[in-house]
Amino acid sequence: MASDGTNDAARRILAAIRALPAGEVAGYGEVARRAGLPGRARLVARLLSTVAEPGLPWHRVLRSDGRVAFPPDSDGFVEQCARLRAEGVPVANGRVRMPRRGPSLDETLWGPPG
DNA sequence: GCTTTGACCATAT
DNA sequence: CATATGGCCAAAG
Repeated sequence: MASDGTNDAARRILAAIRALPAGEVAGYGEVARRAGLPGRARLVARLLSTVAEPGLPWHRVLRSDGRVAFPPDSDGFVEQCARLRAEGVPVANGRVRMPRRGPSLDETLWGPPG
């Protein structure tokens, strides 16, 4: 069987996005990570941009910052925002509540004087 | 085969 | 919180 690495990777990414439960969101890097492709965040974006898989909850995929990956004046932006709200995801000004990344150990240990 | 582009990410200012 | 910079990878010209 001709298992193409790139094609196989795309398949895993799509599977990871499909595994996203309604009401939850994840960043491109997060999706790539779950797909077993750490550091391929851009690949996930390209996949959604080039390939439009039907039934794929692409609207649950956001940036790491929790912001929509589309420009505020793009149709995709409005579309994603509306879909997220329809699933119970509070979207404000194109931003979604995302858990902050843990602070650096240096900041945690040497940051606050103690 | 090099250059450009892209629904990105992390860090620093 | 916004902007700027460097890095990363893969597809198209």
